[in-house]
Amino acid sequence: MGHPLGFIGTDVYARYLRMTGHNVIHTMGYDAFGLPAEQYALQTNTHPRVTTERNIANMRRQLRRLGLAHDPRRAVSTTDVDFYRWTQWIFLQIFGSWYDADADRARPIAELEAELDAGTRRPAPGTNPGDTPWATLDASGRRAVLNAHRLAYLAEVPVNWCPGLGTVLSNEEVTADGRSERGNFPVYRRPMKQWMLRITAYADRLIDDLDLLDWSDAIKSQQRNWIGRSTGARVRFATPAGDLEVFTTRPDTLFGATYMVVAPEHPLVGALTTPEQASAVADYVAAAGRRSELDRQADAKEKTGVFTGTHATNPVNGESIPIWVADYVLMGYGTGAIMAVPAHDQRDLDFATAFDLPVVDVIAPADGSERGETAFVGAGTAINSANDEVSLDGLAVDDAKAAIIAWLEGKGLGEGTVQYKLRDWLFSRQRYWGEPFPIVFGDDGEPRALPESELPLVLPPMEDFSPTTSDDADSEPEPPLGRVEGWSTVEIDLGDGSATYRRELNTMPNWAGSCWYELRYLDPTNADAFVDPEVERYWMGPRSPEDCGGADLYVGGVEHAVLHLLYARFWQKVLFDLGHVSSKEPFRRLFNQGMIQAYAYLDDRGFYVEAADVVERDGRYYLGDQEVRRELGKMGKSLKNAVAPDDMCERYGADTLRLYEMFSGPLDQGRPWDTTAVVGMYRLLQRIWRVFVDEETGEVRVGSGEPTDEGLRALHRTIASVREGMETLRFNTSIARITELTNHLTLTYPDGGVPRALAEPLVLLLAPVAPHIAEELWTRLGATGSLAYEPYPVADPAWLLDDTVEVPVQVNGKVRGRVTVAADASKDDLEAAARADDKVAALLADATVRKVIVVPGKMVNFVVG
RNA sequence: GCCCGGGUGGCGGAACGGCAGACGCGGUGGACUCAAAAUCCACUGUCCGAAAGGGCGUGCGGGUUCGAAUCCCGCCCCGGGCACCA
Repeated sequence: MGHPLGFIGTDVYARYLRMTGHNVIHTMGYDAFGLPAEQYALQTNTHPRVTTERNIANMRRQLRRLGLAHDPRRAVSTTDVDFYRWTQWIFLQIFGSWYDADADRARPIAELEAELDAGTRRPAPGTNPGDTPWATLDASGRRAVLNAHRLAYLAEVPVNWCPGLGTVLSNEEVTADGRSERGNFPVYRRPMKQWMLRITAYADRLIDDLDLLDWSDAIKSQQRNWIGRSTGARVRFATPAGDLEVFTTRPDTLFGATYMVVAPEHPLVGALTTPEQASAVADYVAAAGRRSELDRQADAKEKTGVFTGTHATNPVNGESIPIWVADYVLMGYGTGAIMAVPAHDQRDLDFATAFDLPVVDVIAPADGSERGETAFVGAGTAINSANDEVSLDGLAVDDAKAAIIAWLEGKGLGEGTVQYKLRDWLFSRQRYWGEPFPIVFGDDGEPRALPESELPLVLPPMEDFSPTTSDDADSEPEPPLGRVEGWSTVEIDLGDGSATYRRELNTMPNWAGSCWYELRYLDPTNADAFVDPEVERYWMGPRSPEDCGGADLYVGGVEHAVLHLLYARFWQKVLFDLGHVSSKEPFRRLFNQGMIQAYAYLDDRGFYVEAADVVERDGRYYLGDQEVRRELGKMGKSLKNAVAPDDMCERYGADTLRLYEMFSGPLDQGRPWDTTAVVGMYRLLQRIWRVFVDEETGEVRVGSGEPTDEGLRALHRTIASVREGMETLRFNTSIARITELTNHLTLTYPDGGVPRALAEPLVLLLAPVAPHIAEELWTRLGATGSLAYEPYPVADPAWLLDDTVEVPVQVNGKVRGRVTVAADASKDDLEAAARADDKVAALLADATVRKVIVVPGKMVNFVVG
């Protein structure tokens, strides 16, 4: 367990909400399927079921020790059979539906089948390879067409094959330099038939609904960037090998296209290559294939490529332009082919310069400047862009785009379109530790859903669950479940009589369970549904027509920005479309807690030394006599700078640890851990304790006297600020106000006898942050039950107003004096009081007052000149 | 390169456009103690000054305003994400 900053944060907030009369679900679960858990099990040579359960038990103990008031009845684990039967059930919902682009929502596949039967709908493009009419297709052919529509489908596509882990990975699990996020193994792009989830169908809604969410801009923009929506056009260029389609965001520059480029993996490369160029192109394509993503990026600036020998015709002006093969065009985006407009795209200009290709300017900068080494990509006016039928000349970029798209569409040469970077979610893993797919295959090779009655499909026990890994990029995936005796086939009646089917041997990725676990918290023991619809509506349903619904608060790390948080939103939307939930977003408010870092120390060989043994002398750091270098880093074993929460509990108690973590800064900010500063909160608790208890005698020393006005004023002011801090999750300021009140009480009543009317609210104010000591003091004050449901103190507005206020008096904006006046003093009275102040009067004596600004109750400013 | 955050004492951090540095750590001095630890009290942005008092201060440079840490423009630095995405 890392530092429990976020857990403590939600606990404080949940306790506060409970005391302010809210019905609160505060719980947490264990998402323990998948690569992290399985890799750990492999390292320790123990079954993942064992390591998982052991880790969960240890974590429960640590959480309990911190006094985290999670509801244990709702603490689900994604690896429990009772849980993953519903993960499988939801997968079947996804498998059992298709995206109706007209209705812009998912619908049950049976409705598609009915519409196809009725002839009111035709198969979507690309779902019916032979174009055989639906009515004349046989059962297997129809199944294939339906399967191609599903939100969960099998496809032979380029995937991320990671032999080091023995499995394929999703795009989101691969780092920018082409390695696995988990384990840092190399990843290779390779075509393979795998399960995909059609998250791209939701691309627009995933972007647009971000506007409904109370999330940080950082996470929102990460999701927007990842989905990568760009609007533009597809345009078809005629070539001897047939039409070559490109995607461009700048159709307005079509007249400036002077050559084309296809990716080395483009299917038309062979057909486009002339015999004279064949060997050069073949060499280039082979070389590009050998280069990893990393290599390609390393020398991204150096443009390479080969001419195919073939020319295409620019559809707008009939120009014959050469077609090249170059690896700066990626097969994975757009159509894998581009039109190159070197005048207005830097990459194209670099390439054109390297290979001496022509450059034609078609957009004139507004300022009339000349193009130099850099392409002009800014806004301007179209020039040199006219044919017999259409002229863009003189149009601004946006107008030119609209005009040329209209022309292209009229001629059937292209159309306006939207392109996304987001790819469908690769959902199968060749690993053991995950949910088995509730899917079987018939003789025709088409997948079929297992009936709900077959759920849960229990993960069969395995002694040797290890994946088949290698360092060979050309190795083949071998799912471990294939090694389970009697598992790979099953005899079952799926409606056509009993038959033998092959089981799907892949398992789901670790993100599957966490796509919906927040919904299970609501109704954790329901055996008839993943969540009762009414229960879901009560806790997560929208509260107004504009509200997207969802959990009220989700606290988590930023690392899930494009993984868990994207996937979970997708599943929620599918469930919403199918009518299973009333909320279209899973997490209405997301709060990213910061990471607690710690100083780490390196010796002169560059090795980390035990941070706990390092001492500071005169601003330098030493291990014994040896000076060491300090840096700030993530806490952990590798940097030898871990501080275990358990140790802190041992030394100072859980309440001190909770206070320290909440006090040292706002929840969303990372900060260095500072063990020496922990004592501050320990002292605070001691001072509070002494307000209530005589250390010599153990007697309660709270008095029965009446509080003074001053005391009540301090109390109510504290209540107001503490509440504000609680509401805004800025617990650090709440704790500071509690400290001030405590200091006020200890100074005012040095010998004890703090009036009960002040002491009781102090305990209640403290309770959410330091529940253990608060409960103890509450009992000492004579209560018999817990204070967890006591009403949180409410500030009386009457005590928030002072009779008199001290107001700063400025001369030319600089504070020169202070005057004390009645809180409701008028402007004139305030100005008169300010003028009467000795120091101010002296400054005003030999100056001309040009202007006087008086803000009643706030300040006075004399402008003199 | 692009997109997000963020720069305030020795440190963590407070401050509806209105007293910069709350609160805590550390430091200094004191109380308690045979002594230490623990605890408690006082002081603690910086410069000049014996003091009273004054100058300067929120990364840098401009601007708006009676008044800017806060709003605007242009830079610099740090952290995170994306990146040959057409």
